[in-house]
Amino acid sequence: MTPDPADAALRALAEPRRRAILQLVAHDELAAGEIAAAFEVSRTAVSQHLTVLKEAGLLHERREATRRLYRARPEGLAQLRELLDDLWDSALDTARRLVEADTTAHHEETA
Amino acid sequence: MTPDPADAALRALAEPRRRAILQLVAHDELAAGEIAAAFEVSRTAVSQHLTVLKEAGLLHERREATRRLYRARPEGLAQLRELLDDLWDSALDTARRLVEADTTAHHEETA
DNA sequence: CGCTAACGTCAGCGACTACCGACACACGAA
DNA sequence: TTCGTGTGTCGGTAGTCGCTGACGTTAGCG
Repeated sequence: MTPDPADAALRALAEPRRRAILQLVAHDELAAGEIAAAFEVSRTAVSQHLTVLKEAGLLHERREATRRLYRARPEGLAQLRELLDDLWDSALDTARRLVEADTTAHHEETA
Repeated sequence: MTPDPADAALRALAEPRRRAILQLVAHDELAAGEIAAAFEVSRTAVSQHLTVLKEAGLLHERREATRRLYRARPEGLAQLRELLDDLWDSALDTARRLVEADTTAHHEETA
């Protein structure tokens, strides 16, 4: 098990095709075959992408007879939002602090 | 040029080492050598990571003599927050809608 | 039971990537 | 100018990843 749960999710989202799949199932619940039909790659490739997304916690799978219905999992996306928000907050604070320090330095120069 | 500006940023964040670097420069402005010293890989590897992060718009570079000072760029992270927020909203709406439809179906069954 | 449909899984291949050591370049001090 | 310091860049290598065709599996129908 990876100690960082966000790692798998970020690696999953790094792939453009997987982002497209996720957007597809964010609006509707779709079967594997329907998802595969939306792309020009083999059904195998799509199936593997679905596996990656599911293991990253970004997808919810529901079986209905031989079909497997997928939809995006909001909880999986939530943790990524947190990670980004924290990073963003820190970066913003640091940026502001540095700008202020620079301004102060200028004032001392001219003083 | 890639039509999707978030692609480079997401691919950059997919690498654990780059996330660690970003967290480092999110709190302080650091020189390339200082960043490299914080990890056990070669200075070369870190330099390449910095290039990737910079080209993804996640890093701000400032030159001071021979040194290059880096810090996280909030604007670069902001666009990723938007992308995630949109995905999250859609996924949440869809999830709620499906649950409601399921509940309604049960009511009709028992009606 | 045999047959079909809907999927996942496996083995292999080409492309990409994180890493390293060696080298090149820019800047400041003596 | 010569030397040392701080960094980016290049060539090469081992490992990873996305893709494909072939095969295995499960559920429903005749």
